[in-house]
Amino acid sequence: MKEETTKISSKELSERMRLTASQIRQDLNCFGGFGQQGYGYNVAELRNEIARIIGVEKKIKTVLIGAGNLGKAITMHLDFEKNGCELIGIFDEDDGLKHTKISDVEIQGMDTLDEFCKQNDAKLAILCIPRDAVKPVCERLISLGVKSFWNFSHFDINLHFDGITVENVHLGDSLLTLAYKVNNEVN
Amino acid sequence: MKEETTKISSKELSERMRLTASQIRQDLNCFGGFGQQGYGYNVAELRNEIARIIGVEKKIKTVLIGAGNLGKAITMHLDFEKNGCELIGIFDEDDGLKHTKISDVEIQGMDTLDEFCKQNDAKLAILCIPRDAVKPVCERLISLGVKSFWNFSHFDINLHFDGITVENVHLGDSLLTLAYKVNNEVN
DNA sequence: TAGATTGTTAATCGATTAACAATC
DNA sequence: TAGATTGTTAATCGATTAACAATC
Repeated sequence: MKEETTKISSKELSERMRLTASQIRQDLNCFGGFGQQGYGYNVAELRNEIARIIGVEKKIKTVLIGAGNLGKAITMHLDFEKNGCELIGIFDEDDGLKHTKISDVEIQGMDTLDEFCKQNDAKLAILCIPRDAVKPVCERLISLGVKSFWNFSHFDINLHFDGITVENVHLGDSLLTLAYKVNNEVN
Repeated sequence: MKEETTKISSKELSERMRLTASQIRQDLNCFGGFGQQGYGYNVAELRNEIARIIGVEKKIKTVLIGAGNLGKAITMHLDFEKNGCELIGIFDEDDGLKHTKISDVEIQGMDTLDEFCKQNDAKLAILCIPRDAVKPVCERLISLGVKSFWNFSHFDINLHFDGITVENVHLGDSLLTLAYKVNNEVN
């Protein structure tokens, strides 16, 4: 085992992440003293601690709504387990897709959504559906006990109450940011 | 015409955006005095000014590499023009896709990439390709005069030089953030 | 004119950086 | 022990907020 891979200093980390070493040490210390003076941080241990802080081992029960190109791309290319989730069901209103599979998960019709979510205690929903569908689907899911939404539609979910957690993803904003940087020579 | 739709105050904006009115006014003033005392901001004018600041009318010549599910989803659901870009070509190494179309843009093989980029002066590339393909494709594109990258692969492009601009999109990070919030009751 | 709301300065707050004693 | 590097405090910096004069 190479020693270089087992430990890392705040200085090394700071260079890789383009931050200062101070910031690395201070931020990590908000959660605990994971390092050792004169040595640095044990990489494996640090990884584990961060995973524990995020709660990545919890595996949140997740359903995906909308098996279009984006839904397929996410299902196929994203490692749910590594990101603290477990994909337990995929739903699409197009009944032509019923019983076909994406990465071993069978696509169901919207008619079985309610029963499935209640029976399997789904807690997170990934929304890959058109903007007009978001509001009704979202309300329906909340009534079924779903508490969090990863929303890819162009319609912002603005629910700041209860234990509801939302992550609105606007890919257009990301492209617009890039366009701004290109046009204004920001690097 | 309803007056409500033609003007907006920093207070109204702040409520919609969940910021303070002070912040709205101060931030806008970094770029110019777009408002009028006692009145507020003219919505259309403010929109135009912000579009001008971003440079959205420039329409950066854009090619998309990788016509898989993600590439298709982006091509079909994103309004390039509204985000300062113009999609001029799509490329995929699978020659079986050659001459098929996504949203009126024909898919080309990787063999025509070099000539096409040079002839059409492509400046931005959207990368919807596997992580191992990123480095070589990126280097190739740079040699062709492409200056900016919207990178969806799981491989970070770290090019901090010249006039190269990169926006690395890590959808996994977004999901992980959501998982953290869910597990730690952050709202 | 009176009311509203900006542009802008001053005060506050928090985040980043620097410094260093603790200690492995 | 000497060297390295953390944890942590103090200093600096920048961003946010508050306040108010300017003015439509």
